[in-house]
Amino acid sequence: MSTYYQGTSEERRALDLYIKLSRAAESVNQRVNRHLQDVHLTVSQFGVLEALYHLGPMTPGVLCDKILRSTGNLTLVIDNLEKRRLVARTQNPEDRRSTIIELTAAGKALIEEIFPRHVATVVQEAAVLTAEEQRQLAALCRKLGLQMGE
Amino acid sequence: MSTYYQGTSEERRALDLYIKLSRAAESVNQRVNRHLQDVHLTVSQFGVLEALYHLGPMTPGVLCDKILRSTGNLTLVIDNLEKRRLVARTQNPEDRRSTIIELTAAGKALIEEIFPRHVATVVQEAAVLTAEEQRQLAALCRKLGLQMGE
DNA sequence: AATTATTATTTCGATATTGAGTAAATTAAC
DNA sequence: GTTAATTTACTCAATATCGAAATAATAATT
Repeated sequence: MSTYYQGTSEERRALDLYIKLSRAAESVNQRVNRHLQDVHLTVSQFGVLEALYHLGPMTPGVLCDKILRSTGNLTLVIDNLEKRRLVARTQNPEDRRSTIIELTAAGKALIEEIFPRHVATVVQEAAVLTAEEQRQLAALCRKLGLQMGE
Repeated sequence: MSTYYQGTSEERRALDLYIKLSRAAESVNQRVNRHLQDVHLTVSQFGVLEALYHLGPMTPGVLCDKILRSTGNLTLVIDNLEKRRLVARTQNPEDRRSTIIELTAAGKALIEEIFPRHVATVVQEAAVLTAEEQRQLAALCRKLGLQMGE
């Protein structure tokens, strides 16, 4: 994370990229997710609601890939959403190992209420960049993120 | 987070950027920080050691800004590092409210051992991009991250 | 058909993180 | 100079997260 590291120019360039990427993501995320406090949702909970809303019902395993949390944690996230009757677990008739998570009416109503706010903040954040810069940044991020993990 | 959202093109572009940025940062971070398990360091602990190593002794408050964690959490992070004798708290003679955190010899040895590994992974991650792309991405991230909070 | 391997989810213990509140020291205002 | 406001770090309770083990169902192999 350092601009103080004396390495090769390749190393300094990579480190500089890494720190700037991490910082940008962290600070943007912080600002974008701030409004979730108002409705007492964690980032993970919002991620689950949003995925279910836009992609339809799915199993915990798939949700896991979407929100990048451990499966153990996801169980709790779903538990808490279920307690608030925002999602429901239903049996998967085709495979009794897995359950299918779906939005309740209340869950749908909540995500429909807060998603516009989410979009507005994201748009506002992106607005420091031109449209072309936004596309460029997205494309570069994609390339970087796709790298095979081990 | 969705490519399924039907909004204006501005909204879709911003959302696409946001999800790709978050994903890239998260997946790169995961790969980069994986090796910390070997030495039983958390990401926060590594961040503290690294900041102290490259920037010198500093107060918890400053460290807080560096590693983007709450001050409450930082106290624990420092506690745990102190228990392992990797850092030490010393009195700040100029302000008795604050302490100054510094690396011990063991802490310095540890960060010197693992930092090269860190650099190597970061370089490897960055290598999917050309040098010019890396500079571009870093510059765009910087612009995005600097946005005033609130 | 029985055994083995794989997959999906949950359980559980250990740890990290936050956020609110506290205490102490410093600074600013009057 | 005394009071008020701010700053700094710590404490503590509540919660989130991970990772490994447990459980259960399905798929593959023989």
